[in-house]
Amino acid sequence: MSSGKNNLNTEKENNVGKPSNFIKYIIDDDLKNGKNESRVHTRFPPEPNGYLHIGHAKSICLNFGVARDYNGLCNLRFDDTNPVKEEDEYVKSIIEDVKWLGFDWEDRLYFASDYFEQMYEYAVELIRKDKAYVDDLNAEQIREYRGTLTTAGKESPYRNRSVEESLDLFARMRAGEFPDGSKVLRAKIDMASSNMNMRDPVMYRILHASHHRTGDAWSIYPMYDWAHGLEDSLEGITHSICTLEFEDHRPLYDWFLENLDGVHHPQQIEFARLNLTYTLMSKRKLLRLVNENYVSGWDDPRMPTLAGMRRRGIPPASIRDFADRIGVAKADSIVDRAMLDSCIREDLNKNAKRVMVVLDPVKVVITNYPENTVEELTAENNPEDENAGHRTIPFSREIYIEREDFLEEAPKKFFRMVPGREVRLKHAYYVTCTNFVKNDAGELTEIHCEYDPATKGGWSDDGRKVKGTLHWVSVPHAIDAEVRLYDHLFTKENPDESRDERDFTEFLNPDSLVTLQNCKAEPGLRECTPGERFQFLRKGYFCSDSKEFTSEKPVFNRIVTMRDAWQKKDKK
RNA sequence: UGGGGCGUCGCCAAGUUGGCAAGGCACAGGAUUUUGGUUCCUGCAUUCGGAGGUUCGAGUCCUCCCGCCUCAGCCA
Repeated sequence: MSSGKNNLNTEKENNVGKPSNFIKYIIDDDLKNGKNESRVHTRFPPEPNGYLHIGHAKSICLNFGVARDYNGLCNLRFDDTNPVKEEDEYVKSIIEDVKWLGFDWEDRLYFASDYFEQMYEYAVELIRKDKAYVDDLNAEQIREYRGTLTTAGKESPYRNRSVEESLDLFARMRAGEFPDGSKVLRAKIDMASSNMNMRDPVMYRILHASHHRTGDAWSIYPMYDWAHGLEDSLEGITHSICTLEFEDHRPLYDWFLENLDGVHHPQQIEFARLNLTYTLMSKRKLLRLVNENYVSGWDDPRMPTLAGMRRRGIPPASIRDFADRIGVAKADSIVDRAMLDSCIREDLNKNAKRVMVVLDPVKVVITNYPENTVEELTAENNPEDENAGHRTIPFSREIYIEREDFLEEAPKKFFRMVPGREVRLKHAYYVTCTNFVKNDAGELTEIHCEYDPATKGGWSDDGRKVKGTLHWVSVPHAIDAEVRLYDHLFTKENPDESRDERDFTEFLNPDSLVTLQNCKAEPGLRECTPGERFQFLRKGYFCSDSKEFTSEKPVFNRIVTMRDAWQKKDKK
């Protein structure tokens, strides 16, 4: 695998002529008008309260991609304004994930908590301008006073207290004089606004909680709406890209920045978040999958988390490619998982070394092959990459082939092993089945074949038609491996859709993980490193498990199957 | 029922002075192939949520209607 940086450069060059999106039109326009001194500066602002998933990857690729395309900058900023939900463990995993995806924020790693003091001063400025006030209403009362979607709210009885009093109260809130929930600082806007966000939104709440970075220095913490625009402003962000549900917050984002003196005012732009078929993106539901042990953890290879996808073996470049292909727009959508799979296959077809592994083995004896003889055959590592080189694999009188590659009686289009029919053993010889053995239960236990010594390497010049080619592993040389076959986590395209009252866990796919213990792999695989990706010839793309693989006990994860025209036909 | 958004092929998605519907995925045929893989051809929206209107000409402009998403945390 090549480094992320090189991939990025290649992508940049290929970017010429790529489809545009509405955000780029906005930026082009701003640049044309000389807005922001012609700078482009974005940011990816995760809250460190959970693991990143492929939906975040879309946002990361968008923000860093826009910066790259316009020779701008993109910051990584943790939006850590809520101490009770955030943990340091998450900042570590997020940093790891963004790096793994291939992006670099250089020295621009920021934390909202670094701006707490500045934010406090800005809040004081608003109070002085009589645009914010301390409210003594409790949470329930505030909700009642807020009104509903169709009816206006009422003003708090504390709304018109003096600037001096609010100033004093706010300072004492900070000093920790009041219990949690007893007071808040609110912006003084319009309790009758048709936009609920403008009905005197809360700017600060009292929280006697220890923060992962500021410890116990603060007993008040800023709310998202107040904090986010300030963070963007302080960092000189030009385009603050977020998801659709913040569209209603934009007037408030703008209001705060307009009512502060001499601050930089970034432009908020909203786009539709990613949804993918057969999986979920909600943090809350993913957390349930982990907590209720439906999966083995945040990095379970079936999870849409970046940690899970990394463990599964999905190349980061294929995720970037995916992000480019799905585009950016404002329409709600749910992308077909097949689109991601296609990106993964395209990458792996080019980059994954081919090896032979028999997942469901049955023994074949080549009756006319000499006993106690081993031949070292040459095999190319990747027909799509000349530089991948060749390797040598042992061949002997007894080999394993895939159980499903043999049929006693063949249907019309089946061109694998059938009694009396000649097939090719990849890289080895042509063989013809002469006999087979079954046990009392009627299960196939052994196949007998004869080989043609003149076809070494798997080829003859006489124009013989050999339609079927099988993968195989030499019995005395085979190593045992555990292979985990992964499939969709859910059986339903949109498990989130709650048509009836059914819980999404009811749509969990019982076959999302099938573990095979008795797989036979070519001996070279013992030496592979954890996290290495391969194509198991004819079976799919696999990755040695980054946590559990050892040469004593090799474990492989299936990343994605091969495209399979035969199986497809079968289903019809 | 108030506000904000969105509706172009099965799924994404281009369409930016109104000028004759990109591309990808999926799907279907065919060719090549020591992976039923790859690659390569070919096909796949007389039509843009619907109805009217303006115009020589409309996915793009106007009007009305329909559908979907979203907002009433001291979460982000």
